[in-house]
Amino acid sequence: MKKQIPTIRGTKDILPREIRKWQRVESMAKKVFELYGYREIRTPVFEATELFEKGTGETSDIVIKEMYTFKDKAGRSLTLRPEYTPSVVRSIIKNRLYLKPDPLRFYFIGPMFRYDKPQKGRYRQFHQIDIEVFREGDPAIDAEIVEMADYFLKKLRVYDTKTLVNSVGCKECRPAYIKDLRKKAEEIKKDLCADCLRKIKTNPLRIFDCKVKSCRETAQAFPNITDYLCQECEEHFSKFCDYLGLYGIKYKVEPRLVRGIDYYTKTTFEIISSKLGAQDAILGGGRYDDMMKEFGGPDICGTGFAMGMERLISVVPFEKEKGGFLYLAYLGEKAKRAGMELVQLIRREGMECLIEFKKKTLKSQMSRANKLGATWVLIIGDEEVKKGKYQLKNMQTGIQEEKDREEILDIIQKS
RNA sequence: GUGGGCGUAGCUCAACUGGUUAGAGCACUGGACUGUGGAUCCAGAGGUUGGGGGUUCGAGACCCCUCGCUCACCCCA
Repeated sequence: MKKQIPTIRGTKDILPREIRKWQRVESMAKKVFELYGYREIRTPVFEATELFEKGTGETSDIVIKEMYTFKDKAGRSLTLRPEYTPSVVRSIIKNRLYLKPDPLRFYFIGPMFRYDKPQKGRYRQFHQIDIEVFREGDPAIDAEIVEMADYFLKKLRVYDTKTLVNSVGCKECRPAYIKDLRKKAEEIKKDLCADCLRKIKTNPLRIFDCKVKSCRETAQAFPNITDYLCQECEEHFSKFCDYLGLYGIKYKVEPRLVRGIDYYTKTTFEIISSKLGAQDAILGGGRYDDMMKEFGGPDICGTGFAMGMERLISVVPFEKEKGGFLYLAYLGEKAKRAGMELVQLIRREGMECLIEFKKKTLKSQMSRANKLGATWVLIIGDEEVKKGKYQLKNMQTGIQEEKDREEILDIIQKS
């Protein structure tokens, strides 16, 4: 074999056998989300780098080291989107969607790019299904999107999941928490790495997920955000939990949930699967009340979640659905011409039909039809062409009968 | 980004402590069977052992580099 051109690290092909699963998941997503009033939106794969620096957050791992950033020929700094939320926010502002009567509920399916170290359930190009709702500040909507995710997973027969929830406060209550974190961190400064010493000033929350294990252990003693929530956040969180109960969703409060993205306010949540191993989050999301305003748009709150397609698909059970199809076997040039015409007709009737243009014995054509799982084989040779009647064989029963064109089309329509 | 494991035919895997021409099963192609699938038997094709360098009389195996996969940590979807 000649030197092969490899795929790029962290990317992969999705082959025809697998694509059925993707199509099923995607169509189910569309069906379910539209039931809840969501509509599809598509935004560009690349955006101005600034969008993610401001949106995703300058202190997030994603922005610091995981973005595919490059300059175009005009020298602009562009980035392949590492997540979707900032793009929708940008799109809403640009298109003034908040002035239209339509609900601000969107879903989106597409590839994302992060320069991470690849492993199972983590790729450099991966796919997400996102949903976002805007201008709904009531905790009921937070509960509703969790309920929608839960329903969607159940429709796909994914049952072994856990729902984790938390509140990360807002710009009212978080400063006091950050301040206390800084104080705590200063006290034990000598136990922290150089990187964390910097984080004390920039974003002490990031100490929780330092690469150095001893820092993380030290941080165990730090206070939890849940003890610092202002009255509004406290109330929002308890109502959120209450509504989850109303929907019959079981959940667990996880005080350290979702620290890696800067923009979350109040509600955060995650749905995990025990089948996934280390990368166990099927979906994650939460509320982000300040992003729109910070991008120069109106003061409109937002909430939503993102689902990892690769992870989801790996836990969705699939039965091999196979629709019937007909394989046309022919012998000789005349039969081939008759076969080509018949195949055209059969396809017009809506049945999948395969004729392969290789010099093959009848035996090998039959064998191939069998291997491909054909429901019917239509056999044409000189005899059949002369008579205008063809051999139609049912591969399941093995029964073969002589049929003319009309009879064949009739049978196909019925099956 | 840190640490462990692994790369041999399309797939799953063999090949002893370094020793002839790198094997098997499945899959593929053909035949036994002149126009009839699944079973059986026979044959064929398929490899620069991921790539590069080194040690050696001799490397699939040992050493170094590199690429990729994988698992854990961490992060996230």
